[in-house]
Amino acid sequence: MPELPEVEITTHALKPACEGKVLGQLRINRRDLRWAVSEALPGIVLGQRCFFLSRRGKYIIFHFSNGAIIAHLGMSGSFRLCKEDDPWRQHEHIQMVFEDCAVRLHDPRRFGCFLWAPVVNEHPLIINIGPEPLMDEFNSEYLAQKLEYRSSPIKNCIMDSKLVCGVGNIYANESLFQAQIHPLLPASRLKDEQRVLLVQAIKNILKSAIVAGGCTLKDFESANQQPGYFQTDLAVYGRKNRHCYRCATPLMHIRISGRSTVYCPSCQKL
DNA sequence: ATCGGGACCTGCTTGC
DNA sequence: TGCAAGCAGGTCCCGA
Repeated sequence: MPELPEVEITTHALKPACEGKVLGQLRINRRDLRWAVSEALPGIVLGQRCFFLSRRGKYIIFHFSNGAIIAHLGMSGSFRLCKEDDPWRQHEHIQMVFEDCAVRLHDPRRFGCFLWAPVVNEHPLIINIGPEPLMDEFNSEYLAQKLEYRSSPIKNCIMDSKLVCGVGNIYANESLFQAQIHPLLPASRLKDEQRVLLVQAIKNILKSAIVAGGCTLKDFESANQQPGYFQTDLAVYGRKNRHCYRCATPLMHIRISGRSTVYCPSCQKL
């Protein structure tokens, strides 16, 4: 479910409930997420004030005076704002109570994480992440330098979080379609103008998705239970065998490194 | 250094 | 209708 736009929207929705508030309760129903939630966490963070929230790639970071909680939603995670004593839904594993508001982590597949880091920027999950796609440092010159010797398909490269963070399968498919680049094209073979188009496409698609409130695939809704509308704007993802909006050719579906890939064989030539 | 595949999980859809 | 197989938005880790 969650890619960068969904994580951005979730972070934004959680801010009023958390920022400037003291964490009064931390209830952990299940520790066995992708990595075990530390038993020591309540002792470290209870009674601390959360100064602000930020996003890095697809990680949501709750900053406290003595460190930070790093949360990831994996494939199926979401946060929900509610009251402390609301009935528990299935797969709600963690609850933080900030003064008047509760924040619950819901994650059926448990691919997400909820970790403590004394210094966020030194944490192994954060330290090697590539540039944010919406920042100026992610540009065609940077891409040229990173792709020069890479033979793998361009789609794999733009989904590599060490190269650029936050671009997942849906938005990789969409960006390549918008830039009219075949997903299997070896990364080192992109021409200068293709790299320019690709960087523009990634930025455009992500910005549009944030404005639209993210993608409502399966069950995505933001922490305020608002659904997203970007899925109605998807040009290729989830549209295999349907007609290309640009040229009406039926869209092709292939699998690249195990990930579902949809493209237009006419607009995106190898 | 780079690459592809396996692994981690549950729930929904598809096909027999 | 029932069951099993296949598939899903992520990404770390391993061996090659």
